Amino acid sequence: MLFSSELIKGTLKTIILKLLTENKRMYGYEITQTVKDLTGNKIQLTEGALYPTLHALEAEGLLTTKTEYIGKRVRKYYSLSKEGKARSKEKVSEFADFINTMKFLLDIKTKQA
Amino acid sequence: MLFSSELIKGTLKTIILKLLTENKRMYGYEITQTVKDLTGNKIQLTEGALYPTLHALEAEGLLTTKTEYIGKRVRKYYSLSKEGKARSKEKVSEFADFINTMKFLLDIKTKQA
DNA sequence: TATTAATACATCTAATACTTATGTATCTGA
DNA sequence: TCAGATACATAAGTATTAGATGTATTAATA
Repeated sequence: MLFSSELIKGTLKTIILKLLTENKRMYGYEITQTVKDLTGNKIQLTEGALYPTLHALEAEGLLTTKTEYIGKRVRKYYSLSKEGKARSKEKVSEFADFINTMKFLLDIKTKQA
Repeated sequence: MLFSSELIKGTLKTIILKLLTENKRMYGYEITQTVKDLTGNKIQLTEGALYPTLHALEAEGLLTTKTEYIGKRVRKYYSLSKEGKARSKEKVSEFADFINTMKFLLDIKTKQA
């Protein structure tokens, strides 16, 4: 990842949940590519981080899965469960709050969307 | 810490360096209190995290120390070295960039300072 | 048509950072 | 006088992630 990797720690779950809020269903590889594209290559999720996290979110009951075959190749789609949707909102909201706190603390001006 | 602790991971060095940019010299306990005050108790640094980090920054040559006695009580003041000043700017700038990237990715609107 | 790159899943080891717990000692205010 | 605040610090355990490695299919290209 282009950002010093420490920074991204703790944000992976939030990123995944948010993407699934907007996309109904996605598979692992698609998530890595989407994040890469949306961030101009600044965040490149590694598989070693992604798959264990997806499995963990599934185990927590936040994601449901559906495996499909594209030809002979397996593709595992992830979707938000009801709890996942709720949690996604919480996580994004918490992160927004965190950003505001850190901006104040570090006296940072950011571009407004 | 009030924020789910994952979020704060990776930001501790940046916070310390930034505070020392603005305060010339601070001691450990003072740093915890300042962060607590500035964030309205939302970020409470633990000593178990703080002291090892301060020692690490010193070992990296980013901080210099001066021990003083207030009565019989030891107080260890930390200041930025020349390299520390440079690194502080880098770290804050990197974090600002990270915030912008995450804001875009998570579609977050923040308050402008 | 052979080979490389991309797609797509996954696990494991090692490194790192942090939490929690523990320890020592001094000072202040009720 | 004694609890709470000030002030330092270490150690054990947990959790997260990077990086390496592995398998297999499909598409592009030389």
